[in-house]
Parts: sequence; structure tokens; C-alpha cells
Amino acid sequence: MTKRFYITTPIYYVNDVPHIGHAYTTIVADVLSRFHRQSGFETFFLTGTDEHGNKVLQAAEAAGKTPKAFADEISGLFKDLWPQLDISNDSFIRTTAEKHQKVVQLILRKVYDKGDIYFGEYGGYYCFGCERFYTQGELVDGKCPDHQKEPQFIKEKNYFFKMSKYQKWLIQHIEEHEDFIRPEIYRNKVLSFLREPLEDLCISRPKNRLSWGISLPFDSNYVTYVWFDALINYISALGYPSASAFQKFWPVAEHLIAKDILIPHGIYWPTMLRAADIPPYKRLNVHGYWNIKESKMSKSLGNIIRPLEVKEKYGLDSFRYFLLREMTFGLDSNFSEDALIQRINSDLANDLGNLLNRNVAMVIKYFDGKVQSPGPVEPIDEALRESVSSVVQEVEVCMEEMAFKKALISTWRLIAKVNQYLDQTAPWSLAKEKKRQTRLATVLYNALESLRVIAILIYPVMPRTGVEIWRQIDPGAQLPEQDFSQAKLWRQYKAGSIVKRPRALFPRVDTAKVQGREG
RNA sequence: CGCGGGGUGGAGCAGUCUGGUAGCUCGUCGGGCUCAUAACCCGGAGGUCGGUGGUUCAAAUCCACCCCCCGCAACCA
Repeated sequence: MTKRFYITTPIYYVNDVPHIGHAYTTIVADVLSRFHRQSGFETFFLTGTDEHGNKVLQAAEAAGKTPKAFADEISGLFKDLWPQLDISNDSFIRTTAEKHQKVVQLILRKVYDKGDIYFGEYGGYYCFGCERFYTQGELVDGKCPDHQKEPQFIKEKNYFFKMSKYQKWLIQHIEEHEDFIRPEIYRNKVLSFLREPLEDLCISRPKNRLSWGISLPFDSNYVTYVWFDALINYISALGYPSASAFQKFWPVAEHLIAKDILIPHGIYWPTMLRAADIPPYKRLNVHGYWNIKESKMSKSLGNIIRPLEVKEKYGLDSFRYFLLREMTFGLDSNFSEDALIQRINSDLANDLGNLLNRNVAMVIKYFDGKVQSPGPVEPIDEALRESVSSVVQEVEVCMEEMAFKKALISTWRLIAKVNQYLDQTAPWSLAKEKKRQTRLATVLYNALESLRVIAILIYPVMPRTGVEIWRQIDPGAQLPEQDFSQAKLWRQYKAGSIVKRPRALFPRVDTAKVQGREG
């Protein structure tokens, strides 16, 4: 049976340009996608943009543009960004696409005909600046925190989705499927949210207040509330209801989101699917926030991190490595340039880059660049092989648990192990003894063989680096995505290869220089 | 009594579920090596694990209370 994997990012709201948070989510999805491709899965990786709703309308007006033109522009920024971050998505969906709108209307019609959507009245405190209702608790001194104005109590007729009808079912589903939402803290949050009675979800906005959206198929005076519109992208992109992609990938759907949109994904979405007679997604994976120097990232603080600026300054793979190495999946983490530089210099330049460099340099120096066949195995070689093998197993488990940080720590333990191996076997001493040439060949071979495996292990996180390591140790080789199963084998590396003259994988960052440039 | 996360050597973290010599990275000090990107390898110094009390032969780890920091509190994507 074909193994399949379907991963999604949220579709990003186009009222703002991409920042480090968008980049993180999408890079994680990319890492998972690459890892599963390596492991022989047929994969589908989806990202896109969410383009309807009031905030987009407001942002467009502020920019003096039509909502469509504005959405096109910002959506384009996202779409153009991803290739520059080596994101290997298979599809990019926009909620303004014809194909998507049709599916949204199809689902609405289906749920409406079933009787799970009704017309009713809702009253509450409404801020016209925000175009939204506020609860008493959210108001500061009785005023909207954004606009510093007192909201008005208004009553409005709208359409509601009978979400409450599916509350019991949802609780049971979550309880029966332990990893439906992970990590556990978010599963618990959803369950605690569900301890209170669920209210029905208002899924419409009157057009006289907001026209930028998808018309309700059963009442043209209203547009669809953005969440009901947006969530459906995960199936409209697969060609629901009939396309083969939907049949193939929906049963294995894994969503990846940040903690801010847990409730819509953990509650609205599964109940919507249930109402539409579509099976729930397989799993919801929730991650935390990037804080900037201990404080929340915000435009007013002026501390927004732009992915392309980081890439330009420090390199893409360094950035990708840092994001995955630093954050414990699910928890918040801190981003700082100092921490990034430290990771580059110690982990990437000193440990990994230098290991490759010293290894390749010795093959050139002692064997004119030609990799020799290994000789008899000594205990220390066997110990190295065992380290490699156990790290490969660990990494495989970690990747399935979204424990990227752990996987990288484990990989770096192996890198340290290979450095130790070289130190203990001291090939530079062996080189001085004529009769120990076979041993010298064996030691260098084993170290390079370890690097072959390391390249496979780091490839999902650092695709360019993985490929570059291959280019240096075996320039003649084809460079497809390396099959992960190859990491489990030993002595696969072909003797007779001619290594390339070493080039620093990661030049050290001169801290003084970087600071000088800024000052 | 709103809910949740966190408080571990100078900095950043792991360990807490399944009590039993407190671990990692960076920094620092000393040594080794000289193949390598002044990199690599070995060793040392540095912590009453937020506080108080309890359970136990034994607690960072379990229990109770308290203090401090940070998020989230439904139509806001």
C-alpha cells in the first residue's frame, strides 16, 4: 500500500506582509514534507492565502486600492517568498480563487439543506471601527481597546451554524484519538474549552456592512464569515468532492498551525466537517510563538523579523536550522541575532562545516582526493557505526513526534562523535607511517561515510547543505533527494570517488564586523 | 479562587510523568593535537534546582501553601 502524507499550513491572512512566524510554520511544513518524501511517502504540501473579510477591506482602503488588487499584491508577496526559502509546496491556494469559492458554497448549501444552518438574531456590543462584537470582558473601561470608543449595542439578523449540536461528538472524538491534537497542552485546552456549552457559530455578515466575501448560496444579502470560508481551503485545494487528490490525501491530513488559531481549527473545523458528512482531519499540530528578545513581536515595537532580511544577512540554511533547533515544538521561543550567530559559529561552522572540511582536506592531502576502499574493521570503527545507527533511529522517531529540536541535538551528537573519532584515530599520524596506509584509508572512509549519513539526516532542514556535502564528497554522484533508508545502511559510500576541493560550508560570522555594519 | 506555561551554575536550555551521584550548549580557566573555517579533542572551576512546610531511608523530581514572570479568556483569522 502506498504511504501518503498530506501537510497544510494555515492560509495566511493578507492584511500584513510575511514575518518570521509565517516563515517558521511554512518551514516546518517543508521539513516534514521533505522528510516524508525521503521516507518514501507520496506527499502533498499545501499553503496559500486567506483573502476575504473586514481586515483585508480596511487594509485595502488604507492603501487606496480595491480589495482584489490589494489581495493580489499581498498574496503575491507570500507566493514569491516561499521559493526563496526553499519551500517545496505542491500547491498554493487563494480563497478568492473560483475553485475555492465554489466548494465553500457547495458545503454551505449541503449544511443548510441538512438543517444545520438557521437564521437568527444576535445582539452585542459592536465596535464599528473594528467591525466586530466585543464581550464585556474584552472592553477596557467600557471602550474598545483599539479605537478607544464605546461600542454600541446592536441587534442584527444573521445565519448561524449549529455547532453546539456536534459538541458531544467532538469531545468523544478527541478523547478517543489521543493525538488528534498535539502537543497535549493544546489538546487539553480544547477539551477544557469544550467543558463549557458551545455556542452556535455566526457564519454570515450582511453585505451592507461587509461585501468583501463569498455570497451565501441561499441568501445573496450576506457574505460568508471568513473562518467558515477559510478553513474549507484544506479540502477545496484537493479538489473536493470528487478529485482523486481528495480521496488520496484527505484521510491522512495533518494541519500545522500556531497557537493563536487553535479554537477555529480544533473546534469550528471538525464540527463543520462533521456537519458536511466529511471525516475529520487526521491530526492538528500546534506550535508556539516566536518572541523577539523576550517580548512579543509587534509592529508598534518595530521588532518584526523579515525572513528575507535574515536570509540575506546569514544565509537560508542557517536560518532554517536556527528556527528548528531553537524552538521546542509547541512552546514559545526567543529569536535574537546573537543567538543565531552563536548557532552559526559553533554548530554550523565549527562542528559540521569544519568536520567536512578537515575530512575532505585529508583525502586530498593523503590520497590525491581519491577515496580509498576501507580495510579491516577495528573496535573503534564498530563503535562509530553503532553511534550512526542509533542516531538515525532516534532522528526518525523524533521527526514523527515533531521533536525537531531533539532530532537536531541528536544529529549534532553524532557530528561531535565523528570529530572525536578523527581525533582518536589521528589520521595525520597514520599518514606518516608507510605501513599504516590501509588503516589511514579506513579511518577517512568511515568518517566520510558518516558524513554521507549526516547529509541525509540534515537534508529536510537544510536541503542546500545536504546537497553541498554530497557535492564535496562525491562530485560525480547524482543529487536526488536521498532516500532515508540509505541512512540506515553502512559502507554505502563508493570508494574511488574523487572529492572536491573543500569550500567552507558556513563561514564564521565575525561578530565585531556585523555590529560595526549596523552601527 | 478564571485557565494555561514557566522560574535549574554568568547566559540559554534538558532533566520532573517512571524519586536515588544535577546534564547539555555558549562563555571562562588549563592541557592536547596540528588534518581543518584561530577550528577539533580532553580536563577544571562555577548551581542549598523561586520560597516555606510535608511524605520518604532518599526529592529538582511526589503533596500542600506562597512569591515572581509570561501567554490566553469564543464570533479577533
